[in-house]
Amino acid sequence: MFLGGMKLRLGYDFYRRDALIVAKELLGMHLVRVIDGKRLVCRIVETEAYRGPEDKGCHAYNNRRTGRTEVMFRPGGCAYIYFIYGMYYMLNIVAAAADEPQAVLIRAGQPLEGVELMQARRPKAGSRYQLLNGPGKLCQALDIDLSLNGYDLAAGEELFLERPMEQIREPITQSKRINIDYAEEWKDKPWRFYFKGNPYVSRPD
DNA sequence: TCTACGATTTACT
DNA sequence: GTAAATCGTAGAA
Repeated sequence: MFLGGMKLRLGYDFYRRDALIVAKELLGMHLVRVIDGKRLVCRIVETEAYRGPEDKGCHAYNNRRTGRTEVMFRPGGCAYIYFIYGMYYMLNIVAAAADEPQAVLIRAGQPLEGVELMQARRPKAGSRYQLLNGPGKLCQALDIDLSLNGYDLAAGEELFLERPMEQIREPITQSKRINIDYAEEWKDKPWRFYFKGNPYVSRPD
C-alpha cells in the first residue's frame, strides 16, 4: 500500500470538543472540496474560535437561535456558513456537543491541490499567497456558499477534512480575533490561532 | 415594513 | 492610511 499520501478523514469525535481545542488542532489539517470530481485541497493555517452563549463575539451569544445560527446548535461536525457584507461567505466548523453553539472560523489556508482552479475563481489574487489568505477569499476560491450550510463534514463527499499522515511541524501562536470590536470584554480574547510566520496567513503580526 | 450594520476585500489617495 | 461595494440578518417600530 502507498502510505506516503495516505490521509485519515476526521470523524465526529474530533469535532465534538471545545472550540478552543478544535481551533488549535485544525491547524495543519487538510480541507478538501470536491467539485465535479476534482479535488481542491488546502492546508489550514489560521483559525478563530467562537465559543457559544457566553461569547459576545459569537453569533450564538446568549443562545441567540435564529435561521442563521440554527446549525451551530447541532452536534459538532457540520459546516456553519453565513453571508456577510453583501458579498462574502464565511466557512465555520461547528464544534462541541448539541446545544453548545460553538464554531471555528477557517480564516486562511495554503493551496495544495487544484491550485489552477482556485486561481480561476480568484483572478484578483496576485500570487499563490493571496489565494486563501482570508475567510472570504478562501470561500471564493473553493466555491463555498450557502448551499453547503449544515453540510455533514464527517459523512459527505463534497466537503470534508483529513489528517495528513506526515504533518509539517510549525510553531503555533495566538492573538486577538479580527474585526469583532463590538464584542466588548470578549474582543481581546486570544482565540485566533495560526502558524507563526507562515506566509499564507491573512495578516502577519 | 423600516433601519443599521457586519467574524471582508478591494481599489484608491 | 481611507472608503466603497452590496445585501441578508436581527431587532425595533
